[in-house]
Amino acid sequence: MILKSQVEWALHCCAILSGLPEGRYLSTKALAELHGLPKEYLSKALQSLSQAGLVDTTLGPSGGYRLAKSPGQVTFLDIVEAVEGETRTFVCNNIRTNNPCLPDDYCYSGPCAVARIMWEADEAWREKLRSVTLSDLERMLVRETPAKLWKDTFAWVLGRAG
Amino acid sequence: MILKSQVEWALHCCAILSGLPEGRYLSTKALAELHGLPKEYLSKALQSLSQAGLVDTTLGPSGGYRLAKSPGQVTFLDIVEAVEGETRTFVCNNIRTNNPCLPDDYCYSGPCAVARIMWEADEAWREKLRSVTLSDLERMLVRETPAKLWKDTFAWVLGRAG
DNA sequence: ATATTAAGGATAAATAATATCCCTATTATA
DNA sequence: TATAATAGGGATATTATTTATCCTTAATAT
Ligand code: SF4
Ligand code: SF4
Repeated sequence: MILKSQVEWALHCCAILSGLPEGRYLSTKALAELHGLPKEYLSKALQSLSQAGLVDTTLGPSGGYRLAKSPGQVTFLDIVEAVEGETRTFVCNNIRTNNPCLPDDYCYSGPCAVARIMWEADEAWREKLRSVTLSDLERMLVRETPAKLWKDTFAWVLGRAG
Repeated sequence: MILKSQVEWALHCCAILSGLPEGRYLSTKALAELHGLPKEYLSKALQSLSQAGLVDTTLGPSGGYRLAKSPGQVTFLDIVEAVEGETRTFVCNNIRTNNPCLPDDYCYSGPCAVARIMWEADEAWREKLRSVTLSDLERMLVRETPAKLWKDTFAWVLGRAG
């Protein structure tokens, strides 16, 4: 059970978009080059972000993506669910209904304890992701990235931002 | 990102094994019939439990599986990891190393903030699963299952246990 | 006009999950 | 002692999902 690599891509792209000055856009092409990713496929991840309303887009030369909200209002969960979907990791195939001792007329109401416990674990995972925003991430990245590299990277980005 | 259905199977099988009297074994065949599952494939899940040391097995007619520990000592996490593996849901493809601004001689030390946050969420998930044991599950199932069905099921099970 | 962009449909390739088949060694029991 | 039932495990097939590419369309800055 492994998340799509698009989740990692989307998180890194959002981290870059967070640092973009007001009103500027960054294209798929630039984001793909910066991260060494296949442009067309990265595009699908960015489209997911767009459909989820996390980014704004504009067309034409100098077009691309920018955050639709302030970094403090976008959580990891928003991004992960936009790309990965909102399905729970534990899906219930109702195998208890195959029990040969089950009366024909009996009908279970609601999920059993197994499902409820697994879903609580999923919720703990989501709760953690909900508690971290892009501005938290930016703060951490600034602290752990060498100052020169951070500066060079955003100079590179601004050179390509529309 | 969805767990293998074998996880659900293993949890339900362990719930049944929890209720088995001391020293009795239950075969793959019986567990497969009880849950309406493909016997050969369920067998793989049970082998995973066996390799993880969660169940004991014995061969021959009247052979099968029993818990290797008391129900209070087996957690959901033990079972989930036995079947699903211990890999984290977020895997790191080190895409930051593709940054064109990165000096050739630079070498990142340790995972970045993105990875650490995602792994903390994974850990919250595991922590929840670690906090629930098979005896907790049994208590919940007894409470929510009609008494007659529970009794009939274990009568059926004991009729097939070696 | 032209070049560049996001969006999205179609499709292919690679990987992982699901499932079946078959053989071996072990063991209870008839 | 012979027989039937069992777990373990290797090989392989089937199906679903993930990853990736290609191409068309409509919008837009220059
Ligand atoms: S987890 Fe519970 S609800 Fe889901 S199939 Fe198993 S028994 Fe039914
Ligand atoms: S998550 Fe962090 S450590 Fe993992 S690849 Fe992306 S940048 Fe590197």
